[in-house]
Amino acid sequence: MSETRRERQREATREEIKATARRLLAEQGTAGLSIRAIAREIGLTPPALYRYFASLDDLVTALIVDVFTALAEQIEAARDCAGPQAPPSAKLMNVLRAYRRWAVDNPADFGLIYGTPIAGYHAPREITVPVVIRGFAVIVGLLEEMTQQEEIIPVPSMQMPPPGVEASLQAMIEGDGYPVSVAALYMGTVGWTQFHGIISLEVFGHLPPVVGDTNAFFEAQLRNILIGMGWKG
Amino acid sequence: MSETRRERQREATREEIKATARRLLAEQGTAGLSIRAIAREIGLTPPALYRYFASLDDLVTALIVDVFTALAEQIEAARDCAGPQAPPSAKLMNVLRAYRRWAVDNPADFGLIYGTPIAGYHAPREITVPVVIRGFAVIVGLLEEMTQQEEIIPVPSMQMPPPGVEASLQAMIEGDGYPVSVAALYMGTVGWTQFHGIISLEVFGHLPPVVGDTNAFFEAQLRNILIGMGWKG
DNA sequence: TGTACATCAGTGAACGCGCGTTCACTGATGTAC
DNA sequence: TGTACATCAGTGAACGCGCGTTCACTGATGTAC
Repeated sequence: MSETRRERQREATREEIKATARRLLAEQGTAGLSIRAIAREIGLTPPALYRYFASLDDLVTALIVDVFTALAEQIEAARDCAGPQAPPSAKLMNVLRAYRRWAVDNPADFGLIYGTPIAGYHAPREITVPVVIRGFAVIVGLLEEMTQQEEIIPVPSMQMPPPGVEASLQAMIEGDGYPVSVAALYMGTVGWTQFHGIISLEVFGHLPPVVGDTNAFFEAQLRNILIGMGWKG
Repeated sequence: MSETRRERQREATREEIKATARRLLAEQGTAGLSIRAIAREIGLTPPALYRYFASLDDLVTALIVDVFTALAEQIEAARDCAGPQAPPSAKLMNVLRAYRRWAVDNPADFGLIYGTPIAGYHAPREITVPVVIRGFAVIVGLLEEMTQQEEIIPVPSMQMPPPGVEASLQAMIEGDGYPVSVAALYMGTVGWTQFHGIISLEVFGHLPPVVGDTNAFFEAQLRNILIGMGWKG
């Protein structure tokens, strides 16, 4: 290949820019994320970064994709770490614990994807949606397996989402070619909102002063939420 | 009184500054919140604002207090709007609906208190805690009433928080002179995390594309969550 | 293998912008006798 | 009621800062013959 040397260098610099951006994000929050700060940190002049990203917004989009991908990888790793023949309930609990741990360990990354939207920035949906779904699909898939293996006997309210919601979930299944039942997708959505509440309150510092032992609180809710769906724990 | 005229004027300007700040916050997010922008909007020079707030951080703290107070007022109004002899369950559902509605209608205010922390700013706890508790106390109080009137027969997992959590809740009850049972406070905390998840995902725009009809979704979860605690709905 | 040319990473200066905060000041509003 | 004085809201200029983005450029890396 003729281009390897130059292209490899190019890719390496691109990665260095993103890594530096995430470090600055972690250290100083959204406000610390600037072309000039990144350039300064790397030892380049600011205009040089425009060889790699068309604008700051472009960089942010790339970061969001990276963050969702990293989260999805954590989730997939957690699903697989107990071995393929582990019961789906065990896999799911590992996945949810990994989700929380990742958020707590990477609060700035979590804030980037789930916190207050950055002023004036809106992520292009066509780029973010697929990468969001990757992690979510793991959770929904495990709920489906649990149902099939009768680890969950879904409670009636879970089998029957309200009509407006059911239509939207149905559309999602068809539109994105998502091979799951509406019931599993609904359970996944409900669980997502409940875990998100716990995790985001913990990450942003509101929960610890109330419950003290956040590990114990999380473990208790992990059981409660699954039981609420019909898990025969 | 000798000082009325001047003091009234002073108080009015203070309020105008805060109102303008909240308007800018709503229009442009956290980044739009600056001394100079507020001054420009009001028609004063920037240094004039230092007569009213010692610094930008001071202003932000005042805003946070105002926002929590406004939320608490909405909650109290919702509790009372069905009349004093309404069953506590009805009051609680009104309260939770009001909470959601307020958040959806005032996303910037919600983001200020529950979103990504502002870089470099940390709210002084001694100021914010009392005003946070005011709204939360209403919810816990209603759960307590529901239990006493046997509208809720708490499920076992709700009567028994994990040890580390129980100790923290107990300390809160004693430290802040909160006349409620640990069980009610635990139920309140669990419910808070679950509703917070739904509401924050809706406010920040992540939930609507998934569930479509967010009203229907919320109403369904309202019932699910209360039932999960042992409500005989 | 050597030379002419094209590509492109990175530079340095400059643009116009907004920010928080300080300081010495003016002039109106209130106070004391 | 009138005068001397104190208080204090608000001004205007200035401080030093960081920001995103543009532009014409240099010089190294790769390509074609």
